[in-house]
Amino acid sequence: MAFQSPKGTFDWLPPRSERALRVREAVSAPARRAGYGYIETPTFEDTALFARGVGESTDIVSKEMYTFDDKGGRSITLRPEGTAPVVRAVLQHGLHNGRLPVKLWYSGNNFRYERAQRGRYRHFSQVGIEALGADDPALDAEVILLAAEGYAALGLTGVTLLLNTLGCKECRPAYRAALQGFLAGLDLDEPTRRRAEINPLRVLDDGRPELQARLAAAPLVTDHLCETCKAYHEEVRSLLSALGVAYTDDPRLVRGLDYYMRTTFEFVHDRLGSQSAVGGGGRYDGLSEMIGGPPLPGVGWAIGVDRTVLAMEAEGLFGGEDPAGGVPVQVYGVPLGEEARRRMFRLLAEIRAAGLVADMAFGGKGLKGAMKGADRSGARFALILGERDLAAQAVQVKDLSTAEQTEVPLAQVVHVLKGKIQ
RNA sequence: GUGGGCGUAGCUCAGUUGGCAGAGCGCCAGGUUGUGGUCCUGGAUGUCGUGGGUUCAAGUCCCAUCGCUCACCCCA
Repeated sequence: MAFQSPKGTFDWLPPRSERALRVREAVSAPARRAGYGYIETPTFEDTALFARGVGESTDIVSKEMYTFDDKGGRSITLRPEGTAPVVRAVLQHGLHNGRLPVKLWYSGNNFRYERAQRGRYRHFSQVGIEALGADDPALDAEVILLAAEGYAALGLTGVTLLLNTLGCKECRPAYRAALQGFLAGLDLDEPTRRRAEINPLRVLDDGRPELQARLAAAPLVTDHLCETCKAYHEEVRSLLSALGVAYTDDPRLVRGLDYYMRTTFEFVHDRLGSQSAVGGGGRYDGLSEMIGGPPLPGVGWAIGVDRTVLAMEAEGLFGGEDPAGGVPVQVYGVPLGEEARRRMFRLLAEIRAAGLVADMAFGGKGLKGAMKGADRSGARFALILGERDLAAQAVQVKDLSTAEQTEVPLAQVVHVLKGKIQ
């Protein structure tokens, strides 16, 4: 084998690739119905955008970015996440100077240099939404609702919404100090100690059970919120409850990106191997300023397309797909000889123009091989066209499920097929 | 970055104490030169991941390396 996909990457192949398309479609549909416009940003950005936006202390920036110098000597990074680029684009084009909030959705690939395992690869696709320019708990609730609707539309029942707030720049410093004080009393390993200094909140997110046990008595954000944050969070919670969106309060949910404040949430699924998150997001009111823009509040999420497919597979939500992938073929052409092949090619275009899904035998197979192709295509009808039929200006229409075959004039075949297939 | 498991046909995998490279499925051809599926008959396909070592002899043992995979960590 000459080449294979780069380490830690994979290919989506038919028919399974249809599942990824279906997830993208279902997860973006609610946002489109809620006034979110589509945005595409470059697959790569100035490295500094992520370094400053996502945060130097995060794992993403400190060890997982695909960074290189381009031929002009610029430091470029393949995007590891979608929010910072969207905020950059909004600021660059002044979208925040118009009607607020700016509501956008996107769909694309992200890249992180990680050790691959089930549900975690060096490239992964996300669908995401961002709403900028409004500091309103109803917007947080809307954003969360749109994700929940997407999962529900796919039939997922094993997705749990974890909800938390991280406070704001008023109340977080006091909490941070309290937490740091607590962590200083623990005997921590070196990397964790360093994290406790730079971003102590992220220590709470550590997955190791032995550490979690020692964190049992750690101070929680929810006990240190200022009145504004407390009221904001209560409003988000009550709006979600009013909508019937089920959630679990998780005061230790922090998430790995530094720009989050106030509302954070994560959608988790319990059958993804060692991964759990299928989507997540939160409010990032300081991000715009971190990357040199004006104060601009924002809230959004990203849903992992690949992991959502895995979750659906774990729940057995797929089946009955077209074996070749794509839309199931309804009519299959079997031409005999060169002249018939030309005529069949034209006929195929007419059939497709009439709204039917049609394919034909390519590659000069004999009749037997072409019929085999018809069978494997899954088509209900085969159209057999040879010298004799051409002379009679007719085509043989064979119902492959009953083996019943009738001769139909060429001029009427599209009409007849439409009638049979409706 | 750390640790475990695994690399044999297109796919799933056997391969015994080291002794001729295998099966099922799939694919191709024929049975049927204008008719698919089922059936019957035949056929093709291998850098045994790669490189080195031990040995009369290595898919099998040893070393290295690459890849896959699972887990840690982190997250989508």
